[in-house]
Amino acid sequence: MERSTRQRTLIAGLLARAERPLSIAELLALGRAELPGLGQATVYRTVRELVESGELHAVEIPGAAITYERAHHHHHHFHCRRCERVYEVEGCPPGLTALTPAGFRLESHEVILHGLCAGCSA
Amino acid sequence: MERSTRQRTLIAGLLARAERPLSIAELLALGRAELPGLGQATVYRTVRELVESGELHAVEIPGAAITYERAHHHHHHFHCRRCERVYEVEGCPPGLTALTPAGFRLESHEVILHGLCAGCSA
DNA sequence: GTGCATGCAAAGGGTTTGCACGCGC
DNA sequence: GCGCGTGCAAACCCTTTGCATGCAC
Repeated sequence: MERSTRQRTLIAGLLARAERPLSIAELLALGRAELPGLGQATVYRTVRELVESGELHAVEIPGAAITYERAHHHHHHFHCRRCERVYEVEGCPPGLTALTPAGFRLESHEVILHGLCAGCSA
Repeated sequence: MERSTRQRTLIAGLLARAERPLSIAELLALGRAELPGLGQATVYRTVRELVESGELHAVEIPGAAITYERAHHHHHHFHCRRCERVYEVEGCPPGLTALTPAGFRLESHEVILHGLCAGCSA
């Protein structure tokens, strides 16, 4: 059974409200705004536990800091090379099974799109 | 103009011969076997320069160490969760443009497949 | 009262940087 | 002879860990 402390609730709440994935540093800064004295170890520990419990999902874009988002439906990401923002992308490309070599068992996949977002390509 | 020193040639050669992407630690170990006294800073510096010059490509699989491979044709990767090996996958899934939100400009993409390779699924 | 999450600070691992040496042209 | 790449070691993140405190039950 999970204990629900003030810090844990705060961190989970920050990510629930966030409109984009947040990094550890952002969580720490935002968290301290509401709970001064919040320790960084607590943020690291809490995030790790939430990831392991499946409540959070790590977003690891090569070249960008690792961020975390609430695990909800399956989706992918679009990374804007100009503003660096990460957008959620709905849906999956078809034909992934066709890429899988013979004899391999495909269990999951990730797709990362790179380019310019609407604002930055204008 | 690129200078071609012994160390640089050695590192590029190791990756040219490798049948799978290599990590910095592996490059250092393999390199020292042929050139004792090879410094790790040299490996880091050389790999970074080769990546920037486009000769190498970083393979960043979440949860695995970053490895490097020679940049050749466009391809994707299959990561076996049991033996941890990374395999090259030929071809791209169709329909990536359809995933891209309206107004966004898609420039490149990455696909990472996870599962079990032929050996590990047997 | 007891136990466990917390905060602080130190340790740890991987990567980068500073600098004097010395190889290669 | 000169310059730049190199090796060593220290510096630098970012993350984890140890431990004493104190809140929550």
